[in-house]
Amino acid sequence: MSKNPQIPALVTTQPCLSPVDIPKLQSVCSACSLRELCLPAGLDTKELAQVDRMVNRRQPVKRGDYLYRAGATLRSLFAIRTGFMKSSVLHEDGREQVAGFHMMGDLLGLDAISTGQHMCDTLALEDSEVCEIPFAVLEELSREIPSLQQHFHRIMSREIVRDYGVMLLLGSMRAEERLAAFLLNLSQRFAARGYSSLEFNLRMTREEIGSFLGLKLETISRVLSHFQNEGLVEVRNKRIRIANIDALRTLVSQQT
Amino acid sequence: MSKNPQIPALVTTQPCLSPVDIPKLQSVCSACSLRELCLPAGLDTKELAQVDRMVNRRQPVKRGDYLYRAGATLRSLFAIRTGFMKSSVLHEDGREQVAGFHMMGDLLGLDAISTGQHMCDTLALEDSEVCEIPFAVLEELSREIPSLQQHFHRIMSREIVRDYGVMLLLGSMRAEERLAAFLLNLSQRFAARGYSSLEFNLRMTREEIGSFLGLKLETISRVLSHFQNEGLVEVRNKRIRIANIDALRTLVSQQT
DNA sequence: CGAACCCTTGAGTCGGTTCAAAGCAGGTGG
DNA sequence: CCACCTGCTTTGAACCGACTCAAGGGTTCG
Repeated sequence: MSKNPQIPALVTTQPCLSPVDIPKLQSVCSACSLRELCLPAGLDTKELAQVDRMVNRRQPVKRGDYLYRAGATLRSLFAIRTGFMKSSVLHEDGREQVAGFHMMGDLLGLDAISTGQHMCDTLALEDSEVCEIPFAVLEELSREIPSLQQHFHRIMSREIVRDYGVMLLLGSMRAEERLAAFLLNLSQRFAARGYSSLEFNLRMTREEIGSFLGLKLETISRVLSHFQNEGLVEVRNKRIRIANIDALRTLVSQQT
Repeated sequence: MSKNPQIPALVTTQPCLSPVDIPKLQSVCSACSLRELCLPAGLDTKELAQVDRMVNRRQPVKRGDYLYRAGATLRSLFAIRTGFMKSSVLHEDGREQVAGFHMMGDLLGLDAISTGQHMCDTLALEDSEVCEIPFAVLEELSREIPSLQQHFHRIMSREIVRDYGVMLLLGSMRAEERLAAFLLNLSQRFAARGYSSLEFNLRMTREEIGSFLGLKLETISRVLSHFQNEGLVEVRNKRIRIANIDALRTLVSQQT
């Protein structure tokens, strides 16, 4: 993985492609399997067509490339079509905090609406494809289509709720609980996308998990080993199988 | 302070008052000193009048009362007119995590848009007044007034950015850094509202600060004493004076 | 004026970090 | 196709920052 931090953001440094400039691919929103997870959830056929016209589809982002960097001007939001990404905020002194991991259907860039500049780095952890949604057009369209407006608000609010959950995790859970909650969250998100909820690949390193959970990579490794010894999971490198999901759930809601 | 957790939410259990039912008070948005911090920032006179018609002003919330409880149906957002509040998320096992403290001009209830139900408890830490903004009307009006729409989006995004900052704090700062960052944040917010940035009252208890910062109340007390011994602050009960703001700033951006 | 709540401080403990070393996997170039 | 090399992971031992438990004093508000 080329993790050179000098690499400029792939997409935001280019001007936003105009929808008419690029050939339409078959994967329009109306035919997209992620539709009900993504921005156009709940729209009717005519509204979907309007959204289709707005979206620049299937922009590739290579593993190790940034979708955008902190400080870049907001032009578009991005929906992940395929792949896996992480967002992280940088402290002035260089410390990095992973703020979230993203997968298909997730809408990225919401942090940039506040100031018009992205406030975090978002990096592809595997080769990915994103749909680009010019933000100005989205605002315009959501004035015309109430159900689009409503769903966009819900998505922003959902991100706030997710953040509260992360605060709870970081502020009041112990290492084992944090990791259990993390695995259950991944499990549930894979399930919602039609993948196995009990066996999947961790796309991120132990260090990235640790950064997200406020722990060191050695702690992640130790707790995973411990879970394995207890028969809660089977770990083999990045591959993980949840062997006893109920025990994990008990761990999370356990009294300290 | 009556902290009886059985008390139902003050406002959300009542039906939303219709704007025509209540007499208009003088404190319309157009005359409100918080206008530029609050929802109607950047609107012109005519747009302000439209917003004025939507808002139910000056609903009192007594110290110790809940503005809303987790699980309550979303009817309205609330803007704090005067006072001070905290929001907290509850873990199933009873652990509480304070997710934020709110003061005049802050817009509350954004977490509830996601599911239509509030996801946290919000409680007044001192006698307060809020302006009630029926959410359905806000969505409608923000379709008509682009600059209102834009500003509402910015406010939601700003909350997401704030949350990322809290994650950074909880995930990668040590106790002293967390408390320094907390004090600087309060200082900056008071300054933005025209109050002293160097001397103010902590409206919350040490325990609530601790919950927010992922620390125990004893740690808060110890670190405050330590800051005082170092000449960074002067503490006398809830009253705090920042004696060396540069030293606090250095602390926050310090290499570990 | 009393009672409940809040705050401070000390001593001992512990969960997670730090530092260190070794093993492993996957990708690259010869 | 194999060997190397780099980055990732595991595990151990020692350490330390924050927690726990406990006691005492202070403040606030009904």
